[in-house]
Amino acid sequence: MAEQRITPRSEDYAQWYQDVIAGGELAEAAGVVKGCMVIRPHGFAIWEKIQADLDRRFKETGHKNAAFPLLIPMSFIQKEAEHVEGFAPELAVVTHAGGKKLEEEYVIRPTSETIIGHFFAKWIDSWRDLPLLINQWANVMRWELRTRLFLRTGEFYWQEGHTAHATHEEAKEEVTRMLDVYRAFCHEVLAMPVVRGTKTPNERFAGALETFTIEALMQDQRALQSGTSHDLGQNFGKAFDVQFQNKEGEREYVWQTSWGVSTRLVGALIMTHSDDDGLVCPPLLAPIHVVIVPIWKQDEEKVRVLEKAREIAAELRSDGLTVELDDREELRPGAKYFEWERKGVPLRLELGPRDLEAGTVMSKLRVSELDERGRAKKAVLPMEDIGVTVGKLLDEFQAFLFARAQARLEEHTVFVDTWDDFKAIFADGGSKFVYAHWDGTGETELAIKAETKATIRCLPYREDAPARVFEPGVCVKTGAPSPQRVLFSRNY
RNA sequence: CGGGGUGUGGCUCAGCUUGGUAGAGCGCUGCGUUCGGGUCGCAGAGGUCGGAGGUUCGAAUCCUCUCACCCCGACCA
Repeated sequence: MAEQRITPRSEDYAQWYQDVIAGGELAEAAGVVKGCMVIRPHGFAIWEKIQADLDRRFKETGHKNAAFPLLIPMSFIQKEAEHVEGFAPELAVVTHAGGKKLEEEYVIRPTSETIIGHFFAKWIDSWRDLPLLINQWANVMRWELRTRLFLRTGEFYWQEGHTAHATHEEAKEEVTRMLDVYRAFCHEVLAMPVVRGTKTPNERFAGALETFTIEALMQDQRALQSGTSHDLGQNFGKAFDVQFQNKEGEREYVWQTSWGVSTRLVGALIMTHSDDDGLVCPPLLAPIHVVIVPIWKQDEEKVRVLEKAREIAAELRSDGLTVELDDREELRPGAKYFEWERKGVPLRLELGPRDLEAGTVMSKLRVSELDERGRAKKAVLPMEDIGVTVGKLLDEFQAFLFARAQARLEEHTVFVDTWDDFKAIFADGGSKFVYAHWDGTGETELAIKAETKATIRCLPYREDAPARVFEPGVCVKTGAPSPQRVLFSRNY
């Protein structure tokens, strides 16, 4: 497949995104409240698969689901100084209810640390109550100045984990454990490689001691922060008086964590794999795995073809696959091909009279090579053991998508040592994953951002970055000494 | 909040400079035809031209005001 076919029309990102997604199958801008989105059934099915997989992983790591209020008293938000400052500009506030002006205003939750802190204080008395490991699936609202469908919407769906621990050590283990859960999910299911790392103080969650992140590279080479995990220290414990008695009978503040991923992951999926023909969905997240398009001319052929097609569908379904048999009479096969490709169905099977004679079925993966005439290359599969063959194809496709994304990440990751080179990469809206030295000051970080729009995405994990990253050098902007390189990029 | 742009059938848009009472493609409905990469034909439904005011015999078109949305920037997951 030619490279330009898998590259979004990046000079007009919005147009491409709207064509493929908003005008497509997944979502549309709602317009009721600026930046809110309506997720169409096909898109929501993908989100449900994300939810189900993550939820299983959370439960395997000992977490329980719970639900907390949508409305948070303004005073709660104000209890943690940095938290107020960080979130105040983007709060939606409820001022009236029951026909009267409220004595105390409520905010629609932008995140739930405060109200969960309030309840943790009631629930936790003893070291025996710890650790307390809670997760919430919910929608939240942040009044962003600028929204982008899926990537930054006013209202979004997410999960937020909130845990309380007896020691800082244990809390820190939780923070990195859940970051690793996110990474595993992204690699195994989303087929999207990520770089783990820590945020600079400027980029840290409001109220956290340390923020860990997974950063992904989109096809237009901008970064997407795809999940975060925060070490909250005792900040919220102190703000909400969450204390417990330890084994020695002393009262201590708990050590808390929080971590979340959102419907932004659907955006990540789109921006990582999809092309100008529509959605490309890894089989593990595809609402429909296989579509069978039957082909016939005469009624007699139709009967035979459909019978065999139903047989194949049944066999594949018995293997746990979701199969759509598109027997609509009013559309020609070609029209059906385009429709299902746009929806991102990973595998298509075509079955016609010629196949019945030969005992074969024609197949095409969503992303395939082109033949000499510029048409999608198809493969002829034997009818026998079709379930096994299809299973193998889908596994290979899942692996292919990850490998392709991984190769792209490596291809667009560069080391930069001079300020001119650095500026050149980010000029005219350009971007890459850039490893460069930084003097460690917030002033330099902000100056770089002001001049190039590039931000420090993270200080990467050793395991997730080339060894050269961890050699000392001098800051690309100021020339001051730097112990290691950090990851720069433009981000969404 | 700054800078740009756009509002015309469900969608994408033309028409506006040079006023004469609204069009195309797609989609939708019906009938026939076709069916291995977006069939073709015929018939049909669907629009107070974002809103208000003004100029004029006459306004989608000119003028004033206003509203909404989009893009770029500032804020941010």
